[in-house]
Amino acid sequence: MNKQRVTVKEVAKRANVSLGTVSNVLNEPSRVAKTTRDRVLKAIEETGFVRNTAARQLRGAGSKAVGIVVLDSSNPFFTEIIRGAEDALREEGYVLIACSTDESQAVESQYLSLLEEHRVEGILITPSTKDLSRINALTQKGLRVVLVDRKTKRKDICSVTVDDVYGGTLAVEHLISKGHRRILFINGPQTIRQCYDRRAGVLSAIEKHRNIDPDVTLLEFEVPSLTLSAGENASLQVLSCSYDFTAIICANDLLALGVIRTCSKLGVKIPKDLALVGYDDITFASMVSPSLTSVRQPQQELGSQAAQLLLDELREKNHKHQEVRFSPTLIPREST
Amino acid sequence: MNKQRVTVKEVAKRANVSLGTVSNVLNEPSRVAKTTRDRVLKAIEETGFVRNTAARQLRGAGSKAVGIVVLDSSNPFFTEIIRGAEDALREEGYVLIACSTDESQAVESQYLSLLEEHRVEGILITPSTKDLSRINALTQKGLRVVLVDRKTKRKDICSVTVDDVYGGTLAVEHLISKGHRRILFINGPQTIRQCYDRRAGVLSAIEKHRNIDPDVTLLEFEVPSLTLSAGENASLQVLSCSYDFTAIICANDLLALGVIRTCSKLGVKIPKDLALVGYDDITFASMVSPSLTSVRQPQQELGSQAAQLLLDELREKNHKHQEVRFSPTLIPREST
DNA sequence: ATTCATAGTTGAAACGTTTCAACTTCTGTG
DNA sequence: CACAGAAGTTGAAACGTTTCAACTATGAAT
Repeated sequence: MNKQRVTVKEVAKRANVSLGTVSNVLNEPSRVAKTTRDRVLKAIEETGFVRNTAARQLRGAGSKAVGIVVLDSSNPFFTEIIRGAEDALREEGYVLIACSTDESQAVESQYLSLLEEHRVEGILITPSTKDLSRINALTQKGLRVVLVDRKTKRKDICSVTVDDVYGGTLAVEHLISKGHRRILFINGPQTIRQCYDRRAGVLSAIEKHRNIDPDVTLLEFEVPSLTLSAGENASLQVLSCSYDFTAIICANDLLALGVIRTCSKLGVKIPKDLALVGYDDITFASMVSPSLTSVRQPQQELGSQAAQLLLDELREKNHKHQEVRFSPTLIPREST
Repeated sequence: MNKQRVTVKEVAKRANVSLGTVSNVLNEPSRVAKTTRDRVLKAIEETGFVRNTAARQLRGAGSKAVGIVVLDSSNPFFTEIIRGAEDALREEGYVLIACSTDESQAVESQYLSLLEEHRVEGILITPSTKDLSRINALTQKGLRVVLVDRKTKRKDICSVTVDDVYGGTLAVEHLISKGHRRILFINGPQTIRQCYDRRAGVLSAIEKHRNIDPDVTLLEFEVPSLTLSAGENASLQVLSCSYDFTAIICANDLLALGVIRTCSKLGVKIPKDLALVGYDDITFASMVSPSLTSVRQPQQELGSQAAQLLLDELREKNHKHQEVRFSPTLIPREST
């Protein structure tokens, strides 16, 4: 078992050339005469030489590594984003370091330090707090940062976001076009940015239509968390109180799945008795019965766009910082 | 914007000590007098010095990076594994590089090269082919490799796997204990190792019980892919042919979800008319109605154990290579 | 035959650490 | 007061690359 790593020096000796020539073959092949080049390539082949990124980096090349810091890499939303970024980066020979913070300040901080030590060329991040000071410190040091699913007023940082306000209006527009007038919105705590924005979209769309048709009304119900059981509880309360509505919009699909479960227990028929729109278009939205109409966010694209922005920032001297905003789309299914 | 990185030299100058002392503070603090140490730490603090992993690595320290190569990092099965590995590695100051191959040889090969260039200390991998020659080449070079969800006869490689055979018997045992005698097994192509193994477990359990009670019988149905629609089709065919069985085992949860959909359309009541067991215990197994009894694999643990094995291999001089095999567990729910 | 440009090649220096042998100070002992 | 040993500190060398000024060889033009 040969644990000795092959170096440029060895390749050079075997090919009877100097270090510099081997390096030239690797980096600027046109500078080297064809016969020499072939000899060197053969030597590389034979020795199994592999470039050492660390040494290159020390000499000024980039680390060819990028970090992605998210709340939870096993959460489907981030999973897709990571995948999108990974693919975009691989094409350029970059490698992606995955970091899950679980919203813990301490872990986020540890990861950012590790990434700094590794001298990653850039970081894609969904910050776990409102406070961007740690991130500012990084950009101060010249590290490139792209915010994912988070905006900032600073004009010197790129960001990619999804338009949650628009997503809210999409849901309302869809229901109204299906003839619904009295809509219930089951939302999570408004301290969550997404919930706040989606509600804003719902409200503005309702407002707009009420100007035309005064029958259009909105009921609201706030739940403490965006979970299946919260959806079950909410729909149970709301259906037994005989509120007056013909459709429900949920702030995410889990809530909507809870509503479906309650309805099937209570014998409420979807979509006949009640229409239902979810949000996120998780994989299983299409698999439940009835399948769930939902607002889809282009997650893979979010990730790949974030990576593209970062790459552009790394390459282009006169890179323009920008905020890329994606629009969600409504996927109509059986539940409406 | 100060893009100049701080080096040990600068810290040393500011603290009025030599390079060596700064290094000692970093690596062997007890060797340095307290007053000096404090002075150096203060200088580190003030300058915002961050160690350069690349330079350390060049001097012999490890790269403090590990790669994980899977078929698809956005597939929930791998997602959990990655997460498990990530956490275990972070605790030891390691960083995890995520690589999705989509079962492409070319991509796998590219990633392995990138990981080699980065001199990762080890690789966790679910090989995309039966052929382990590329991996052998890596271990030849002294790279540590741990196989994930894949066995090998070689005794010099660690692996973590789940006992799919046992999972198959678990499903059968559960149904038999619930009083079922005539069971249908909907399986995928046996070229997939998991399908092959699960079937072996099902067969042996059936065999065992038939020796006691000759009424115990197994029907089999093979579908081309492990998808929801394949499950729908299979159950449609099988239910309309009025085969004689009271329970179904599906080779994975997607198939089982398909069965549930068909049953709800045909008015077949689960579990009254028909019991159903899935495999994988995907998140939504607990969310559908009726909720799905399923065989769960300890994915996070798989990932963290793989990472632990790797770390042990990196640290312990006399590391024992081993194959760790996890047992799945059956999660009973409404569908049985 | 001489000069000049071009193409190809060389090897020392530099990148930011860690290591280690050598050095300096300090402390306590006889 | 001399000395040994311990405790603390130093700085050159090394890790594996890339860069670049300097060098050599090869023709082409005069």
